[in-house]
Amino acid sequence: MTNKELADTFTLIANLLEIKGEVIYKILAYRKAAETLSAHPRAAKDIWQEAGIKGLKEISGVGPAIADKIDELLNTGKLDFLEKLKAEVPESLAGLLQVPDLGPKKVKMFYEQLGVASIEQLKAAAEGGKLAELPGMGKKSEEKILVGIESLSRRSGRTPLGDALPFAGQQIALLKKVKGVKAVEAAGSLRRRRDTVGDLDILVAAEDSEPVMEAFTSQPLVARVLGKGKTKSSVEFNNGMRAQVWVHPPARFGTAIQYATGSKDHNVRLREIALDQGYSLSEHALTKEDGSEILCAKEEEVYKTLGLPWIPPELREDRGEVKAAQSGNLPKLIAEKDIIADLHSHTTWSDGKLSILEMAEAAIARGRKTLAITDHSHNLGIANGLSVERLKEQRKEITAARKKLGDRILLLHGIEMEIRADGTLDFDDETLAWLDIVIASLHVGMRQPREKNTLRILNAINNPHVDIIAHPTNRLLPDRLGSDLDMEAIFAAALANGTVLEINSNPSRLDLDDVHARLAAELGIPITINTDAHAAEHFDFLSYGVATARRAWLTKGQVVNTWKPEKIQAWLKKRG
DNA sequence: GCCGTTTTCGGCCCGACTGTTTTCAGTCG
Repeated sequence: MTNKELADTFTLIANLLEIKGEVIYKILAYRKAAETLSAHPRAAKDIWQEAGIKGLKEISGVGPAIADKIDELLNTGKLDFLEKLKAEVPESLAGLLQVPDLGPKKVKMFYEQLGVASIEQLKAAAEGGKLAELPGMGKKSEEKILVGIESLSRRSGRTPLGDALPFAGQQIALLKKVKGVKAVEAAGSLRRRRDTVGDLDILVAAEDSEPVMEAFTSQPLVARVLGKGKTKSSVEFNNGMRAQVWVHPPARFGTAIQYATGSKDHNVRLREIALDQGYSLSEHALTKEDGSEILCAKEEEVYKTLGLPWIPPELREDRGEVKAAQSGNLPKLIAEKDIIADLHSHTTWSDGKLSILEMAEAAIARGRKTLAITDHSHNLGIANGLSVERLKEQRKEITAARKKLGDRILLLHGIEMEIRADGTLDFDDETLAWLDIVIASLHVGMRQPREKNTLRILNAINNPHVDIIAHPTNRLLPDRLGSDLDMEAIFAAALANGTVLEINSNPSRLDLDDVHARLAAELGIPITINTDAHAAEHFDFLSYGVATARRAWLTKGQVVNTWKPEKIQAWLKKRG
């Protein structure tokens, strides 16, 4: 069982317990355990095999009860507790919680009063006017549920950062034009630069909220208004995305954006510190025990009042950042301007859109000092992968481009080489040694078992000519999960061989993800942040890769792409 | 159910909005 499967099991337990009416803190405990498990860099199964139940309890949010349940799940694949729970509360009821505006209390009531146990039955009951007759319900509530079912069918879960960020930019531009608005900023998971975003959270500083709410809710892109109040409004757009806008007076903007940025767990930590110091921290102010308020117009002031340095939003996941801030050990995070090399790009020789020279010019225009041309190898036929013969032809064009470019950029001739489904590599050692730089990656045969795919990657790492493993898990956001790999074995091999692991900046990939990149870098594995550009504008994907690196706590010194051309050449020469 | 250089027991998650209500319950973030 993977961490994801364990997490899903505990989320299901939490949902069923909530419908059953269990005390909220028990439910929160299961949710918390599910969250830590799904974001944990190590497989719970590996921890369990090494250190048993005792090892599982070391995981934050996992105590004796949940550790026992993980143990049972890993031993038998089943959980007696869950089976009994399902007998009390049908599993299908958990699915009803997906319907917006439908929570555990109503799900329970609909099931007990009307026998509603599925979305179809819910829809039929609402259309038949049965829901409105129940206590606490009315015509409007019934209508809301029908609308919720409809919107559920339209929504597609989380939105990749690469789609959410530009869309949020449009919304911010719109709100900035409203009269009286002093500042507009995105908050929430978007500001923390998570790889996917749920709803957009937008903070507006203004004394008068009414014109802001009016402009926000009445724009043509809005499919329906979910709520509209003085401090908060939320809408659903035609594209299925949802957004909410908060309006706070400029003098309170600091606490407001701190609150809305989250994460929830980071804010809990911060509120604990506030309480220790005699404050209560809310989105409105820091309030002393005598009721007097300290207002913060800037977010920095919130942290400063609590005796902390400002913490970059990308770190605010309750992964040790508050402790690091307290002890003065926050990392000096890498920034986009630190990146001066791109070691992964494609041209018309395989599936790219531009020539070698055009790609080099586009990279120079963006301040890059080194560019590796790494087209696909022949086993990836769909991308017009290169044979050895075409690779030799390509070298002539590289040489010609170098002459034209002079010392404006270091142009490396490389390859993105397929690791075939059987684990063998697409080129022999002689060809690989002849190239300046070799990236190895998987594109096909990803559904093979964990052991097989792990071995494929290990085989590439163990080849001394392979310099970089690109997008190791091959996930595609938002929906395709990466391959189930033994990342610990991969990290150990990479460390032993000096192989560099990639954070691919394409917003559909962001692979390695933040959690794995952090673990790899902590082990001492050098990281590379590449755009995998297939066109000029793809070089701008860099900001997404850097955001992922910042979420992984990476500093300039841990990233190969900050090196000057001479250092990159020396590194490649040493590798042979 | 988890957690603890204030506690092994008693805290944890609180405010905004909506709708159905006349003071509150449910949902959401």
